[in-house]
Amino acid sequence: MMSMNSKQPFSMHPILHEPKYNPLHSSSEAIRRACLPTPSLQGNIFAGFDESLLHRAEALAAVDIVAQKGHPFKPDATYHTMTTMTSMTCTPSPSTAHLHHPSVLATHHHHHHHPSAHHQPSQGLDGDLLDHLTPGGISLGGMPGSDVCSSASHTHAAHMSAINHMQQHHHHHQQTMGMHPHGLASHTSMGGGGGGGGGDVEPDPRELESFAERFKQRRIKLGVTQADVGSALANLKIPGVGCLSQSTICRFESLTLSHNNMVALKPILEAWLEEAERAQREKMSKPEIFNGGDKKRKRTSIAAPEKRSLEAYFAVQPRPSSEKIAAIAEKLDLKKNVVRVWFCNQRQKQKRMKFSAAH
DNA sequence: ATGCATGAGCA
DNA sequence: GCTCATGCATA
Repeated sequence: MMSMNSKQPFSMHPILHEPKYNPLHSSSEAIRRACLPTPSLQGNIFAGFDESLLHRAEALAAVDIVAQKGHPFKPDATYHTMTTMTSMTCTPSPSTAHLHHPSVLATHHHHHHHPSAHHQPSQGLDGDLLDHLTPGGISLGGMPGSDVCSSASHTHAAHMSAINHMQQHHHHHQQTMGMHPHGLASHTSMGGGGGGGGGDVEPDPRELESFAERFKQRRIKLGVTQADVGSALANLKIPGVGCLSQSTICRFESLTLSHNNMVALKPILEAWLEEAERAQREKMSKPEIFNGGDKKRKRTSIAAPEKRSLEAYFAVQPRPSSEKIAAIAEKLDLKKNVVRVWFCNQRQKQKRMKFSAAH
């Protein structure tokens, strides 16, 4: 009883070595991905006047901060310890675990890429007006005071995950650039209505939503944590399915995954749920294993002022060029890669938000 | 619950 | 280099 906290279940399965696989990355973005405003010019947009834009964005951000923040400090913890990735266990806990195989869940795949973006806000105003505000007492500019970010390289290892591959490609790649909320998915349209239940593929947001809710409730009833679910998935032995992290389970329950991802994970979690409830009926043992720990990776923390600047830049250009990223990184005194990743994550976030907002 | 990060596959 | 799916580390 009791396992409401974090327990680290077992990690017994050796590694399922798979040769390779393909995670579903490329999934079907066609569905929702098409919503980019896509401005297509990325490299040069800024080229000429971008300085003003940058300054402007930064200034705007600065103004914002000045309003209430006075915190010149920015202890950035940019330190990445290299983790020794030697472990391959699949426990999602503090042990490094990564695992087995591949998989992708996507429904259809095809990437397309969008063209680029171009949207330049008209900024024909005075760029310098706001310019000076930036470096106020807040360390926004590249002023020192903050750390110098010296982190190093994060050599981390790898993680692969596993889920099953659903391979069903249909041929259709249309990428539309404007997203149309049409049936996401795919194909089989099953019955739609209310839940058909039987199906696996059901790209219906409403159904997913209710499933996620029911899932959480039943999971709690079983007394298992999100982390438990994640590692327990590996025990299901579903071809191609390995364990998942607490993060992913959490995101599934809170619907903070992409639609495709939700659709792909649903059948897996559904299978786990049934299995877990069945097992509980006949008393199952509880996993209580722990593992030793390795080195952990340090998470970079971007201070609020810098974050505000990044947001301002993002508003102007969500897809900055490499050069632009480097410039921004320099101004904010952050590592270029940190900035690049921030933009990537921001885009993912925004995409998600847009999608859910549309439904 | 989330922020920052890695990595596969593709353009 | 981007997108996507995921994860570790954290608040």
